[in-house]
Amino acid sequence: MAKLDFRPIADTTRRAEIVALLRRAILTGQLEPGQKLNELRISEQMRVSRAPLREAMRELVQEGILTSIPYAGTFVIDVTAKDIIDAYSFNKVLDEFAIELAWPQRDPRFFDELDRRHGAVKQATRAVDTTRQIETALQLHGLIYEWADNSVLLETWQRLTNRLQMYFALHQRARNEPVPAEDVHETYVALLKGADMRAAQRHAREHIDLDFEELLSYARGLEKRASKN
Amino acid sequence: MAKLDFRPIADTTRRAEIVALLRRAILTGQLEPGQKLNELRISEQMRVSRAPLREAMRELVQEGILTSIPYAGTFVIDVTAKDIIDAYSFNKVLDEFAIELAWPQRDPRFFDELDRRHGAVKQATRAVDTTRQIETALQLHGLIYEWADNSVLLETWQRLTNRLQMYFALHQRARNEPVPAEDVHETYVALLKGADMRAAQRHAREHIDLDFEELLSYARGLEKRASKN
DNA sequence: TATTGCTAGATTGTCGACAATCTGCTTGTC
DNA sequence: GACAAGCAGATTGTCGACAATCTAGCAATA
Repeated sequence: MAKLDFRPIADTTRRAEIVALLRRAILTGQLEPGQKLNELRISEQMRVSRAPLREAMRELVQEGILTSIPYAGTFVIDVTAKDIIDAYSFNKVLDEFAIELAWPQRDPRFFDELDRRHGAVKQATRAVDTTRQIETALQLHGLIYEWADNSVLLETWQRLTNRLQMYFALHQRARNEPVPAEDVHETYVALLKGADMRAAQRHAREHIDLDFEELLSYARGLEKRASKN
Repeated sequence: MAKLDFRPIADTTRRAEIVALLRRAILTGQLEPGQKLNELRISEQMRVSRAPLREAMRELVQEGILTSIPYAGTFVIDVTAKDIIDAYSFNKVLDEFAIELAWPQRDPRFFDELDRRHGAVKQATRAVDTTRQIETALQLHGLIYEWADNSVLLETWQRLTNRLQMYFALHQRARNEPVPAEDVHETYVALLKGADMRAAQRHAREHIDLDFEELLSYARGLEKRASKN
């Protein structure tokens, strides 16, 4: 028999679809930080009962992008400057570890996938689709985690990615102008193809620091607005 | 007015209590890896309807100690040797980072708390309460994470802790004899009080490696049993 | 005026029942 | 006997209604 491995078919529960819808709405910034999610209203809009909606919301609470206060409501998490700082300094450590683990695992499939994802970023950049640009950049970045072959690390990064995507999206929306068209990932990709692991780790840190500065200025703006209330 | 800060009152939803009950049952090994959770049976035992139970289970799925297959059921996660290896190598990196962040934050309250938690471990050891021994040891270990002042790091460690507690509990149950009575944390505590951060980081690695060996032998046993099916 | 107690409306938490899906067994066919 | 079809029971997913709780506003009181 010809070898052909099928992937598991899609989960066809309402709950799973609701999770995807809500997550997307939050990560793209359609639902703003601190905003309350009214169960009745959302369930009516989605033509769904409150039970699967509530279960979906519990999942997203544990995923770290919603927060729930009993009998008061469920809210999109607030974003503070410190949250962003914490996420980024943590991401540095994770990146270093991921590169270390993934390094000896690099194979032809890795390099192919690297180019493919890099291409996706460039395409989104050309199309000036900022949301997709963020998504694809994070997917490119996630490759080393997938190749690191450490389930806990991968899981942790996926959680972190959610937050990062949200932060970037908020930042983009706030400054209201397209992202730089130049390709900031060229060096990163080249280093991952090279032979110097330390150099790749070093660049990952610096590369991150770049966007970090921009995000921080956005976060500081948030802080100011919050202190006015 | 005298300054007196109250803590938020306890969540008093059924859901929260169910989460606590189930989590405890899983982490202590009362619910075994791979075991299926029958919603109707559990809800009857707890005298609760299935709605809050299901919501609680969704939370635990996202917490990483349950796994859910649509229309098939929700199960306690399986434990493989690789899971344990992954968790431990990840824990090493996290520990190193946590010590680095917590180091300059050490203050009198830190040292007090360090002694208090160390005392709790010793007490549980004397009482030969293995479950509590695991709990307190992890709490002792968690101190550096609480002092690191990085929300993402802390959150990640709390997730990891769940797994570690489960692994240790399974290991204890399997070998069916009390844990060594000697105090393996003495050096760790002393180093955290000292002035040499690198030494503390180094010891954290080695200290972990000790218990790791034991856990691994247990995990390998699991692997064998699994391959027989 | 400031504070307390109360009420009405809205919202979340929980329940019991029904619908959709899976699993194992039985039946029928070759 | 091997195998597919189909049925019955059990279990999960979803629904609509009710109970518990919160919030805002108003009245009462000092």
